[in-house]
Amino acid sequence: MLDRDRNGEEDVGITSRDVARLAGVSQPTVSRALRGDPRVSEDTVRRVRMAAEALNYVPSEAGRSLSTQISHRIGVLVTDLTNPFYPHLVGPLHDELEQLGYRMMLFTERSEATAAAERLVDRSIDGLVLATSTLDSGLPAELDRRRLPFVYLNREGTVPADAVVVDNRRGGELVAEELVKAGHTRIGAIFGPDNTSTGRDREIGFRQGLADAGIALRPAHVRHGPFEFDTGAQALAEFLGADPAPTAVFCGNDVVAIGVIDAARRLGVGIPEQLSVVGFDDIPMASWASFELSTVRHDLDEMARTAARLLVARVSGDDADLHPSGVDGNGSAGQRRVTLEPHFVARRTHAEPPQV
Amino acid sequence: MLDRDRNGEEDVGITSRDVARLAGVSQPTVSRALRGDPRVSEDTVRRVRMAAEALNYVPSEAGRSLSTQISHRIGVLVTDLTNPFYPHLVGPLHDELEQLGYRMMLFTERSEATAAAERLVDRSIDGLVLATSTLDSGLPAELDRRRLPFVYLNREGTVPADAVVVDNRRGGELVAEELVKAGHTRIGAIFGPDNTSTGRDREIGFRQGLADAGIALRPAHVRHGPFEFDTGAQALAEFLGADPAPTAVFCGNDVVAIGVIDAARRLGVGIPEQLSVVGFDDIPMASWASFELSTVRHDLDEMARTAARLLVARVSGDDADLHPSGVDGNGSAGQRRVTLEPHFVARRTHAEPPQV
DNA sequence: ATCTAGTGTGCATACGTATGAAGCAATCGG
DNA sequence: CCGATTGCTTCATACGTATGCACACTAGAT
Repeated sequence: MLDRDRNGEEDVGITSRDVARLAGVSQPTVSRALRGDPRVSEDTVRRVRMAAEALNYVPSEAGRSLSTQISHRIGVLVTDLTNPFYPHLVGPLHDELEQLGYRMMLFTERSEATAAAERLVDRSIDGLVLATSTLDSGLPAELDRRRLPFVYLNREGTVPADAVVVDNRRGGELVAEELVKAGHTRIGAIFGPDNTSTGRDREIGFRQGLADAGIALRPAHVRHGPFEFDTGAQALAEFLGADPAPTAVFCGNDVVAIGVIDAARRLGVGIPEQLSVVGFDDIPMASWASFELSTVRHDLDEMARTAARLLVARVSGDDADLHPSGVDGNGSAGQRRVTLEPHFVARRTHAEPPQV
Repeated sequence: MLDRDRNGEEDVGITSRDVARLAGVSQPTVSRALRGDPRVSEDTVRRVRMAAEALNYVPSEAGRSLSTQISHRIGVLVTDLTNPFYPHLVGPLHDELEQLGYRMMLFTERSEATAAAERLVDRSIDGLVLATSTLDSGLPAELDRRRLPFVYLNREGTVPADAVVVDNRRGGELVAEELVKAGHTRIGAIFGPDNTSTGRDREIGFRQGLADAGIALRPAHVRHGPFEFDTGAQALAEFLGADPAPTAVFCGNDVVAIGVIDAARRLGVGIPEQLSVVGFDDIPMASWASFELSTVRHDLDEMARTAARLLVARVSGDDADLHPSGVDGNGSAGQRRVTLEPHFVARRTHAEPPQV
């Protein structure tokens, strides 16, 4: 028996009316007193507080939501939780949202698009973080029509909205520069999906960076695929069959790169002696001794938290504290776009090309 | 301009009254028609459906929740999302809950215990999945007092409730048997926290299994710590300083084991030549070529999904479909307890002890 | 003593949906 | 031809909180 209620009664279904009765005031006064309305006298506040405490009163979120039309819930839409990348967005998102007084509802896009959209616009969330990839769906347009505020996180779409992204083109360039500097000429790439801004921009930047050095990607050394472990594992096998094989591979993100490294380990391919591998994101796993992945770092945690702040500011109509470091100077009433700077991180998966 | 509404009006704030007006019926009739109440005539249903479609009506979840006292939301409480273990619970949980018509709210226990508890019992969720470790907190008791149904997932607590767990003792025994069979006598262990049933039971089983072979764990070869990567990394360093050092280490779960392997790689310790390492859970990462971790497998996916089903059955008062394979025969009205069978999976991180 | 300003509380009602009960019309049996 | 039954719909209201407005009461000014 842990600390039971002294009188053995249950604290279930206690409403503000019960508190009001006990405190000898009206229900609205309870509401005001507990919400800190300055018009309520100190004495009354004290009585109400005591009554609420005695009854173990917790305001009903449903009642509050219906009355205020504010749910204090934010949805987060991701592609696939078991992909090692997403937790590093979802974790910080959760923490920042909680700190801002919002709860997090989690959705994955696996569900039928139409049915899922229904559930998103039933006013049970105040806003939505889009961290998913399939932005070519009609979802953003639908959200726009329903006036449900949303923010792009690590992605961008055609429908205008707040967005927090890395400078993916610059990141791609950085990798190209490093590989060229190391002396590679036969370079391959495993880009992300075409229908993601992330995949597309990294590709553009990478190709541009190579072009600046007079290098072109051979089609046989290029793959596209989802940002998954298996994408990397499979692409490596295919590259090894190419003649000539590439001496370096740029991967759409770290998860893909780790898929490559893992497959290389299985196939006995020495990294970086036989093949240089570079990722993108610098998730914690990239720095494990097992991988020591050279990659492009950006502040994932800050990116997620910024997205949360942008969205909450928009949802709450409070545009004051919208200026974390890195915000574009675009202070207009329109969309905000935060771009984080990428940095190359040299670890142990890239080196000079093998001497033939 | 994607498909705009033909008349340019917005579908925001449409209520059942608007639908009723357009369909020429009363608001309650709209509610009944859309919910499939058999008392509504076919003709009326058709008219209401058309009106709802024309207005792009989506019922307000807040209104529905308030009226029915059912939120169709289930909370999931985890310790830390960025721990590679949890996504493998949260992912399947989300999918199963969605399939059952429930939405998922995600909470982490990082927040202040008291404040967090408040948010859990404000009737904004119908039930809670406890996948977190600190069950010695007062939370389960508080949930009990508030009559908020919950289920233990991969954990058990003192407050009676539905639970889905692996047979952790048996799992610990299995590992002990394997290590003994391989010829190890100087065996170490990195157990989970004392205040988790998971950590405790695996320890009990492991010690029992060793005792059956007449082997005891030396205190210098034993560590306890959270189920995290760093726990394993740090413990390995300490074990290497012991004299004699253990020739095999059982880890509280795979994440810890991978921490050990990673640290071994950094320190140049050969696995399994110099040290055997065994984990627990068989998360997908364990089978990566980079680790090839010998471990104890159980069906994580099924475990999570079963927890979701148990909880939803209890929440919805529907105890019918409560019999997935593996359920204990305990068909009484009390708590249900599902125990999954563990199996040893031999990969490449365990072998005979090194010849001295 | 009367009027004004200010302070604190209660009243009425909104928010959107669901549901028991009552009403109404049509059909049926006697 | 009337009462009973059935089928469909509306009425009234509940759910729990928040808030505009009216009202009561106190204190200070004239």
